Amino acid sequence: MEEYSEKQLSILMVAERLFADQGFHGTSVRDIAQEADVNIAMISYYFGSKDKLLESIFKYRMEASRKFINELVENDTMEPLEKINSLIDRFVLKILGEQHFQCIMSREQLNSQQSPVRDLIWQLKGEMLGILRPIVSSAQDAGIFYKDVDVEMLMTSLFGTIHQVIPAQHILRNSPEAKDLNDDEYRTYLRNRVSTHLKKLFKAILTHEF
Amino acid sequence: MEEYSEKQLSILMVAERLFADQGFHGTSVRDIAQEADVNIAMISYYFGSKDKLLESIFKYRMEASRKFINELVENDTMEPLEKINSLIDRFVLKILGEQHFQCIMSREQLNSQQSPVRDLIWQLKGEMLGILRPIVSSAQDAGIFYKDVDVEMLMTSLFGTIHQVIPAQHILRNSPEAKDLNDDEYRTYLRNRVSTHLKKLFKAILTHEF
DNA sequence: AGCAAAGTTAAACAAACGTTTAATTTAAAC
DNA sequence: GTTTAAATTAAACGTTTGTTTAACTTTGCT
Repeated sequence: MEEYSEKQLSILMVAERLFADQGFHGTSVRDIAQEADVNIAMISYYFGSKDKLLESIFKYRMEASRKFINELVENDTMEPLEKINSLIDRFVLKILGEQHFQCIMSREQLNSQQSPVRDLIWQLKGEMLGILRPIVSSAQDAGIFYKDVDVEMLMTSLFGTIHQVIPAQHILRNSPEAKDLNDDEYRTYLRNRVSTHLKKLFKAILTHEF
Repeated sequence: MEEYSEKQLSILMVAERLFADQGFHGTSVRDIAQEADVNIAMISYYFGSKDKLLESIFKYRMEASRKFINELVENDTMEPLEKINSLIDRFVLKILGEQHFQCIMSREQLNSQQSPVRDLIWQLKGEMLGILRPIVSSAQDAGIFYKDVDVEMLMTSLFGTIHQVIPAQHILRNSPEAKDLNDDEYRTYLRNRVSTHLKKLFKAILTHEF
């Protein structure tokens, strides 16, 4: 995997933020060059093209995501519900920590025509499902979890909820409970609120008797 | 509210589809004109500009959405959980029935700079919350629903799950259970699967004792 | 028929787009 | 110090963008 110089990283990060805020086609390479304080030509020089720049962002973040997923649950002494809770905590922490990239992912997965970027997204979701499913099924077999639960849909709710929280933050920020918090406090407040909700959701549907 | 001629409606629907598939900035007015089989100038002539065209799509769909929301639960003889289930059923039916528009909404709500379009989105979500919250609180007061549930986050999960299902369809379509269905059968299969999951989710978290 | 408004068209518009060029500066190697 | 490659720049490239123009056709009304 390639390593990036400080200048290249600066371009990547600026591009990530602008793509997240205004969309890929809504951001010009001139915008990126200006905010990153580099010459326009440097973008093509380093990354080849605007499309390849987006791909580079994905490769950069996806490598970390894949590593993250594979480290998600290695502790086998935990109870199934503890595993789920730990998974949710770390998942929320991760996604809310890279909101710009997640924003781009949300956008890109909506594109109808398939692209290398879209393939990467679904591949990652598949790997995530590969982590969650065995935890649930083994607990189901042991009679700890409720049998009749749609694991794929449950993971859809997991992704969907967090991805829905990201654009909702501008609203939540002004709610009476969060108004007086500073930025750092707000981040922990939000993280905790989302985590708590998701853990309840998972515990309820996984252990509830219908 | 304005009424549209057949030709204007054709432009609106084509634009909606293309904006959903390729994004607003990813779609040119020439693309729209060509697919709708009209002259490029007609778009400016009818709608003023490309931006106003997007706004027109939103006004067109949002009017229907607002009416839909206000009709969501009028039957007061239903049990709280029945109300919720009815709400979920109709909500899923509605959203999966206008996927192109929902796709655009998903995209637009991610934009950082505020716009008339973004304001409309959050206004609608607020109205939706205004329907859901009293149902839950009154049932909580009656001791039917579990007290300690975050209604806003629950609605976030509702929106998030369905919005996450939309781009996931290309994948789900090829799953072993759905592969042999025709398009109509698949639609009902999907609608049912999402509805069932969400009803379970809501029932579990609303009535579960922690 | 005659007239005014609405509808429709091909062509042109300037601006912005992503990318490339060619010249110049910086850095590294011998 | 000379040489070679990498980095950096301003300018220009050809497209494509959204929008407008001006001429033309159709429609509806009296």
